[in-house]
Amino acid sequence: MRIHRAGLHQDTASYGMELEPSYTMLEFDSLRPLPEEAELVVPGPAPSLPPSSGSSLCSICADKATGKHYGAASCDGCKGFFRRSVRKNHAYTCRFNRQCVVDKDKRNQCRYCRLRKCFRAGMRKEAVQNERDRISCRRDGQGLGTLSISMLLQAEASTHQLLSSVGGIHCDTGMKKVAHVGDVCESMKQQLLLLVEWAKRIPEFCELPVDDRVSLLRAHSAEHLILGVARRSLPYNDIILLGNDFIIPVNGPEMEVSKVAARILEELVRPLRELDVTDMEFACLKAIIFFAPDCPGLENPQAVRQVRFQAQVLLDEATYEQRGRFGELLLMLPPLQSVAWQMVEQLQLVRLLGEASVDTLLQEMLLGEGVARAGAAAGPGASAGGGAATGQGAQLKGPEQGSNTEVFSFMSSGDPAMACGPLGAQEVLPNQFISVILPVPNSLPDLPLVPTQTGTEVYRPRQDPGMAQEMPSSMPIPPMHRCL
Amino acid sequence: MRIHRAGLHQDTASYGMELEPSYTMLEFDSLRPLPEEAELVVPGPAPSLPPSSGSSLCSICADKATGKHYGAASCDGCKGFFRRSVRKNHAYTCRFNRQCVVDKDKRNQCRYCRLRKCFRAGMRKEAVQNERDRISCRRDGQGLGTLSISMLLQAEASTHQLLSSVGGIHCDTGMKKVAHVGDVCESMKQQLLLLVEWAKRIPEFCELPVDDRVSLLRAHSAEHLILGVARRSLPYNDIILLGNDFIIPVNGPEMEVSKVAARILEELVRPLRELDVTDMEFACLKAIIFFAPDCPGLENPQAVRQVRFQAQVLLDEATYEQRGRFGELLLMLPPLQSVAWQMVEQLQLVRLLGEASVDTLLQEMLLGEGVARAGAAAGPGASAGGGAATGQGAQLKGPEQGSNTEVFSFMSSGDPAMACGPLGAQEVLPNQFISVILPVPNSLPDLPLVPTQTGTEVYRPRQDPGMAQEMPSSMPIPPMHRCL
DNA sequence: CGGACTCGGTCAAAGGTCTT
DNA sequence: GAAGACCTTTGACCGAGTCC
Repeated sequence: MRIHRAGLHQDTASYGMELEPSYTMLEFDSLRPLPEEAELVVPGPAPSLPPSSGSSLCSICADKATGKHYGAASCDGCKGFFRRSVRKNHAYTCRFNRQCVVDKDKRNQCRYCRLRKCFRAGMRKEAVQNERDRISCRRDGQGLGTLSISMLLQAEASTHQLLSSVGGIHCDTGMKKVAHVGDVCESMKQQLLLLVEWAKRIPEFCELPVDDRVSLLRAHSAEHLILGVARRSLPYNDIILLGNDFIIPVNGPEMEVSKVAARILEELVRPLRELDVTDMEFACLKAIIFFAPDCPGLENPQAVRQVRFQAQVLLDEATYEQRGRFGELLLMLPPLQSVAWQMVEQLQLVRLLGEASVDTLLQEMLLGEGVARAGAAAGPGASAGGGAATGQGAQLKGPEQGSNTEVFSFMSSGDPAMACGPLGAQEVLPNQFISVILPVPNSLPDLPLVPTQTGTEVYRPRQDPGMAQEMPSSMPIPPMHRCL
Repeated sequence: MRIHRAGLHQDTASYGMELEPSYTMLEFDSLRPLPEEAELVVPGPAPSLPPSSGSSLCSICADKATGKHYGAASCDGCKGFFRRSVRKNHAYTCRFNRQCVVDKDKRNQCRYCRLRKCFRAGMRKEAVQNERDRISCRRDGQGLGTLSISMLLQAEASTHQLLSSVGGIHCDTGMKKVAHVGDVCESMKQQLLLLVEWAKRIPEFCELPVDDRVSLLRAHSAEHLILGVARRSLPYNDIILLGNDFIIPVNGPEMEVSKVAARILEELVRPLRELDVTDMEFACLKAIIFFAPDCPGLENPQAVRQVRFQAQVLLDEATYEQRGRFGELLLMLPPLQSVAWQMVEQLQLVRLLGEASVDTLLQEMLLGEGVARAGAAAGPGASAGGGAATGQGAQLKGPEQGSNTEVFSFMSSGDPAMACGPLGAQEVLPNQFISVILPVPNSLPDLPLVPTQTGTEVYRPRQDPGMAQEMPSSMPIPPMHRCL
C-alpha cells in the first residue's frame, strides 16, 4: 500500500540506540531506522547488482528480499519473524552483548538482535495487523443445535415422494377435477397423515414426551394444511391445488370454500410467489410453525422453544443474501394463522351440516376434539399460562380449568331442524362441549354448503386438556396416538 | 490499507494488537445511528469540513465510505470484498457464533459475518457484473425509504408523554385499583385515541388516502392495545397494568378478563421480558403490525407493504448483533394476534351482556362495526382478495360480496333468556350481522361477566367494507374520521 | 462538455498455510 | 513451538462508461 507516509514521522535524534537492559520489546519502540548505508552489512561495493535492484536484498539479513514488509525491504523470513514477534509480543534476550551479527546464516542465532535490526531497518509494529479469518476451507456445519437444513429437506422429501407419484407432473389445470367437500376432507386427511410422518422424521420431535408430540401435532395442523396447499398452488393462477390432485377454483360453486381459496391465493400464494420461496425456506417455515412453544399443555415448552429458535436461525441464515427476506417470510405467519382459522370454521360447519363425513383424525387434529390424551400432564406446566378460554381455537388453547362437561349445542335461527340433524350422525364424545352458530341463510341457500352469502362463521371451542386426567384409561385410543 | 495511519495514534503498551477476546461477544451498541441519519443530522453547517461533508460512513464497517457500491454505502474494502465473494461464489463459515462485530478494525476477522452484513446493508449479488458492460439501470432508488427509527421513537415518545404524566412512577402494585369492565373500556378508548395520534405523526401514514388510513387504524387496533398493555406490564408480575393506571390481576374477580390477562402475561410479557425488548424494538414492532398490507379494502396495499418492509428492515438492523433476536421478535406476532382476538371476543361479550357502555370508537376500531366509510374504494382493488367471510374478524377481513343484511342472532342452550336480553340495550346497526354464541353457564355463573368457566367464545363478523358504496352520504361521520 | 457516480481492474503488501 | 517458502486476500488507486 502506498500510505507509508507514516514513515515521515521523524524523530531526528536517536539512532544511537542505547542498549537498555530491559528485555521487553518495548525498548525497540524508540528505535529509529538508521540510514540504510550505515546499516547494510555489505555496505560499500555491492559487487554485482545492488544499484539496479535496490529492493532485492533484505535490509535485515541481506538475504533476497521479497518486497517491502512493514516498512522495510526484507525477506520472507524476517517478515514472518517480525510479524510473529509483534503478534505474540515476544520478549527476547541477547545472551551476549547485543552486538550479534545478523545475516542470512546467523539470523536465527539471536532473536533479540534480529528484532532490533528489524526495527532499525524501518519496520514498524503498527504495520502488523490483527489476526484475520482463516483461509482454509474447513466446512463446519451449523454450530447451533442439532437441527439442520438437510434433515428438514429430507423429511420434506420423504413425505413428498408419496405425493409426487400420485400427482404426477401435469400442470394442466383443465385436466383436474373440481373438488367437492368430500374430496377436500379426504385431501386434508392425507396431508395430516403426511404431517405426522414428517414430524416423526425429525429427531427433535421424537425426543419429546408423547403428550407434547400430540400437542404439537394438533396445535397448528391447520396452518400446515394451508401452507402446503399454498405451496402446491404456486404455479397456478386462480386455483388451489389439493394434495389429491383436485382443484378448488376461486370462482367455484361452493362459495364459502372458494372464499378461503381466494384468501389463500391473495394473502399467501401471491406474496410467496413474489418472494419465489425455495424448498429450503419452506422447510424452515414448516418447522418454525410446528415447534410452537405457546402450544397449550406442553410439558416442556422450553425444549420446543429451543427447536423453534434453531429453525428460525436456520431460515435466517438461508435467506441472508436478500435483505428483508427473512422478515417477509416470517410475516407470512399471521395471515397464515388467520386463513387457517377460517378454514377450520368451514370444516366445523361442514361437519355440522353433515355435508361430509369428517374423519376422526380431522376431528382430533383440526377441530381439537376427540379423545383428549394430550395435555394429561399439563398440570403444573400450564400454570399461569394457557388460561384464556381462547375462542376460535386460537393456537388450540384450551382452558385448563374449564368445565369438563361439554355438550354439543347448535342452533340456527333460520332452520332449527339443522341443529340436531348432523349431531346424531357423529360420535359425541363424553365431556365434550361444542357450540356452533350458523349463519342465517338470507338470500340464496341453493348451494348445500353455503347457507348464506355472507361470512360463514363457526365457533369452535377446544377440549379441555386437563380433563384427560379424570378419564378412564380404558377409553379408546385417539387416532393420532395410534400413528405415533 | 489504512493500518498505516494507525501509526498516528500512539499505541500504549500493547503493540502486539492481539485479538480482543471479546470481539465475538455481543455488543449492544444499538444506539448507533444509522448512516442515513448521520447524513441527515448534519445537513447544512459543515463548511469547515469538506472532506467529511459529502462522504458518509460505510454501512458495513463504519469506515469512510467511497460511495454506494452494489446497493449500499460502503468503503473500498467492503466493496472489493463483496465483489470477490460474489464472483468466486465463496461460502464462508463463521468460526464463532455468527454474531461477530464487523467494524473498521475487526472486519477481516470473520468473512462470514462480514459478507452477511454486506447483504444486510443492502448489497445485492445482481449488482456485481462480470464483464465490462455497464448496465444502465442505475438510480436504483433509495434502497430504503424514509422511515427512520428516530421518527418512530419520536412518535412513540410524543404519545407517551400524556401517559407518563398520568401514570407517574409508582410501581407499587398495591396502590393501584383493580379495573372493572368500565375501566377497561375507558382505558382502551384512551389508548385507541393515542394510537390515532401516534399514526398521525408518521409521515408515511399521512400520505396514504384517507380510506386506507382508516382501514389501517381499524385493522390491528386490538393488537396494538395488547402490545401496549404487555409493554406496560413488563415490570410487574401477575398483573396487567392498564393505561389509566388500573390493574388487572391474573386471579382477579372477573375470570374471563383475567384469562386474557393470563395469556398476555404468559405468551407476551414473559418472552418480551426474557428478550429485554428495547424501546426501539417496540417502536419497530408497532409499525410492522400497523402497516399490514393484508388489511382488507386497501386502496394501495403495495404502499403499505413497502412501509412495513422498511419497518422490518429497521428492526432487523437494530437487532442484528444478537443472533436470532429479530426472528424471536417477529414470532411474537402470531400469539399477539391470537390474544388480541380473544380480547375482542370478550369485548363483544361485554357489550352484548350490557356490562358496560362500549364507546362508538371502540365499536368502530375494535369491533369493526359502526359506520363503514373505509373500504369505500375497495371495488377493483380487492378483486381477487378479501373474499372469505372471515369468521372471528380475522384481520378485519370483510366479505366484499357478502350480504348487506346482517342481523343479530344469539343463542345459548343454557339460558335462553340471555339471548335476547342485552340485544335490546344496544344499537343494532343497519345491515349489520352479528352472531354470538355464549358459553353455557354450567357451574358457577356467579360473576356477571363470566357465564361459564369454560372458554368464552364469541363470534365476531365484520362489516362489509363494500356496502358503504350504497350508503347515503348524509350518514353520520364515524368517530375515527373525525379524528383524522 | 464535464463533473459526480459507480462499475471493473490492478498489484503492493498485508494475511495465512504448511512442511521442516 | 519456530522458521520460512509459498500462496491468498485485502484495499487504495485508477480508468471507463453513464447520467445529470
